[in-house]
Amino acid sequence: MKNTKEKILQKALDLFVIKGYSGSSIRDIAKEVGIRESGIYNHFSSKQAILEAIIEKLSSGPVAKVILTDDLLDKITEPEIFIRDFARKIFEFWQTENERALIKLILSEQFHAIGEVEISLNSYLEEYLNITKMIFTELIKHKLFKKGNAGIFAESFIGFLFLLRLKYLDFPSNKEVLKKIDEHSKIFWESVKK
Amino acid sequence: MKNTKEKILQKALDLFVIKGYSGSSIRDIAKEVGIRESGIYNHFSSKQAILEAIIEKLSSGPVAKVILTDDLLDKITEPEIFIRDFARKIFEFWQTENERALIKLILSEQFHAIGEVEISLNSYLEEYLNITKMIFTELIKHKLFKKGNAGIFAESFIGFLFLLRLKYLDFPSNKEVLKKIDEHSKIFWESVKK
DNA sequence: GTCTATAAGGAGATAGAC
DNA sequence: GTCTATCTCCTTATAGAC
Repeated sequence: MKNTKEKILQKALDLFVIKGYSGSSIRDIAKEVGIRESGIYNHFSSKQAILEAIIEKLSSGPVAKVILTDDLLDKITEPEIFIRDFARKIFEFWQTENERALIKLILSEQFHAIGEVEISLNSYLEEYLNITKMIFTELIKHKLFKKGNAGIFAESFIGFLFLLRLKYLDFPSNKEVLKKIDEHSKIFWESVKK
Repeated sequence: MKNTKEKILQKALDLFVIKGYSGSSIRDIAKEVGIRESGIYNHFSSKQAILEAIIEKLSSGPVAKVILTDDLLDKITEPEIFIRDFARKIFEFWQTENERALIKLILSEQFHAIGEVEISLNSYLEEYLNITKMIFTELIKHKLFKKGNAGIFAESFIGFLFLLRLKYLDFPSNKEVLKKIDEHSKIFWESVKK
């Protein structure tokens, strides 16, 4: 087999999302991969170790690096354009297969204590809120936004975006969603412009 | 026992939220209730039947009746006050024990097919979005809001509110959250006022 | 309505052959 | 690295006594 370890992680993730962590057995995973239960233990020491490896793999590092690209930051002097493209960029990232699966896994398992594995929607959202707050703080400082609480602005902004993410979790990206993101960005702009 | 059936539902809900539906066994539930596994089957025909009864019990009927009280609707001619109190009222409702448990259950189990039981976050949110859209349509019609897409306005409004709900799901209501709701309502008002 | 006893199968995990 | 075989415990669910 080319890479059984990777295949285990992939099939396990699929199962965890569809049936939940507790609802998926080592036997299920092995069946999907095409090996026996005992074969799994050549790659992972336990079911929990598989979950840990999945979380590790999906938590791909600092989000800011992916979202805050140079060409996006270049637009920051035109804040109306900037926040529209910023919203698009975040949503586009959330739209990737990896990220959709991660969000589903977090939503499903956040309240369930699974050994020492910590799965927190708050931590996930906090990262986006912090990036957004940081940027909005700058925009306020440079008088491109009106004076106000950057943290609250960030929550309003991420709020509608995440609601859309939740609403369309099971549907592929389409024009309708993109149009909504633009409309929301415009409404948001109305409330923060000078 | 006073009402074993009720106690089963209560303890099962607690367990489903903490350990998930698949992660909770009939044995766990019976233990919490203080009877044997087989005793459960005098009240429910299966584990799934318990879940169905819980969903049935928690889905307490039309939300509009609870949220849209007369004293709230009286304020509709002062839209800035109205949306603040509307936001407070929704959040206050979400803050009840029942509703917090329901939201956690929906978040946890929405992706997992459990027999014929349908658990959908979209349906849950749609109810709030529809009520809000309906009200905002009226406000636009009576020129208390500026012209615009009432559906998009509703998503912006419910968006930040639900983000706050997610952020504070594990904490009791406090002044900080209430202050945030008021601030968000104010920002939202800035974007929809004429 | 709750109990004991038990069925029948699924769970996670290990030993040792190949 | 995968297999067969097996262990031990847990799972849902039922039968029948009290």
